[in-house]
Amino acid sequence: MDENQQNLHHLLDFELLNKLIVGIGEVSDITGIPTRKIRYWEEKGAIESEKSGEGSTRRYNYLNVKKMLLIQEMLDEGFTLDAAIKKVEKRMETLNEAFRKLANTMTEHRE
DNA sequence: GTTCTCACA
DNA sequence: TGTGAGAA
Repeated sequence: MDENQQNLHHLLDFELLNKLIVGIGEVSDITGIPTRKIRYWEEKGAIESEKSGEGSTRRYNYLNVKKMLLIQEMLDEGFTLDAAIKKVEKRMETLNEAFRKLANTMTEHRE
């Protein structure tokens, strides 16, 4: 597989990741975080799930899942939930901004 | 399977 | 900071 093929492969992975939307049960299975705790965190403003239009079941994308895992790590390290929420929020904010800039430079330099 | 709420540790 | 139980 040459370099171009690898780049394409990674872009496809990213697309799939962006479209990956799962229910609370699956998130719980993947992360090991009980569904009860996920709802509790949501109640405390840690995460915002997209509620699927018709039904009322919560839907989570990979950023939500990532956020939960980060928060769980912070709690394990002794942070309070509120502190963990704020810290993770800030981390993901700067991360997303950096990648947004990176994406911009990539499109600017294309063609 | 999911939702909520109330009580409890 | 969570959990258990019950009900829809």
